[in-house]
Amino acid sequence: MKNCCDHKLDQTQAGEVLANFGLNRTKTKISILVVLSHSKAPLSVVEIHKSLKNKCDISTIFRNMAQFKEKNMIHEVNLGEDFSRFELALNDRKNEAHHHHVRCRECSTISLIEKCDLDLFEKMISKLGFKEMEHSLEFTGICSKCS
Amino acid sequence: MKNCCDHKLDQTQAGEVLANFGLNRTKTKISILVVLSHSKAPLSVVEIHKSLKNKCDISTIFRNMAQFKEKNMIHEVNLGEDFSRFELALNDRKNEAHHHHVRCRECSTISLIEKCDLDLFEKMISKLGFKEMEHSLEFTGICSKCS
DNA sequence: GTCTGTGCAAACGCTTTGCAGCCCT
DNA sequence: AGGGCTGCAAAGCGTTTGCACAGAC
Repeated sequence: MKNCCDHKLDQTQAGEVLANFGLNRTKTKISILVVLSHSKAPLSVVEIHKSLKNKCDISTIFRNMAQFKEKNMIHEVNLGEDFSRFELALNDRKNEAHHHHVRCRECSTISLIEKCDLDLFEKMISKLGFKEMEHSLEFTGICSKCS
Repeated sequence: MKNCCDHKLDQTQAGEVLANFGLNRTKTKISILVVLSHSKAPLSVVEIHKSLKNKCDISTIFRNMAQFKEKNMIHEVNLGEDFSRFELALNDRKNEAHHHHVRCRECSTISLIEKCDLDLFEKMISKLGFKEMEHSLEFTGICSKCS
């Protein structure tokens, strides 16, 4: 199962990504990108903070996530927990990145699902060994009043 | 577009529902059920609290929502906001209740979508006048390790 | 009368913000 | 040099919890 980014970035590559998106190459931003690019599943801010061994303040991570999101470098993912998760979205231009997740309600293990078709979903998920499945399909958009 | 419950409950009916699910007929529980049954869209705890004009403490509402959820009387809905919404799920047995939502990212207006099929979804949503659609389809379940 | 439900107040976890100093360009 | 970035501390918000009292059965 592929990583959402496909590339495990090293520090130099992370710096180039930042430059491409018009952001400064700070230590914290580089470290966050490296951590995200090595994760197979979306990470919470707390998880990123732990990965960085308290080398930076958690509020800085929140601020950087806001900047990354603004630049569409990451996706914010909500998996029914009481916090957000984030994953890199660097492949969005190629339209290769659209996917969804399965999370275990017991242990919170998260698996990726690459195909976006309901029939395929059901087959793939049962292959993954998940039971007692529940799903939520929610939309946001700009309504006629607001556009 | 139908209400998720179909029945607007009065106080007596709400009391009967509570009895059916083995819960006490307290003023607060009855009021919450009446408010939820009259709403076309899922409500947050804060919205319910406002509807009740501070006649009860907000922590009591949280506690009651937990009980209702335990009894599967309500669904907790996450629409990408930083709080949960709740809707009645009294028709679940008839399997008539499965549906999803569209929320406007500007004004938070929420519309219901009754059919659960991705092709139908796209047609229905464009008919509703929504633009710049984004969707999330997320699954939870019990993974092979945990079951 | 017993058990459950409630209001109040405090605490919790995640997230945001103000400020002073530091680092990137 | 100048503006963005950071750590720290405090506050914000939604939510949970402890306690003493009131209400349901």
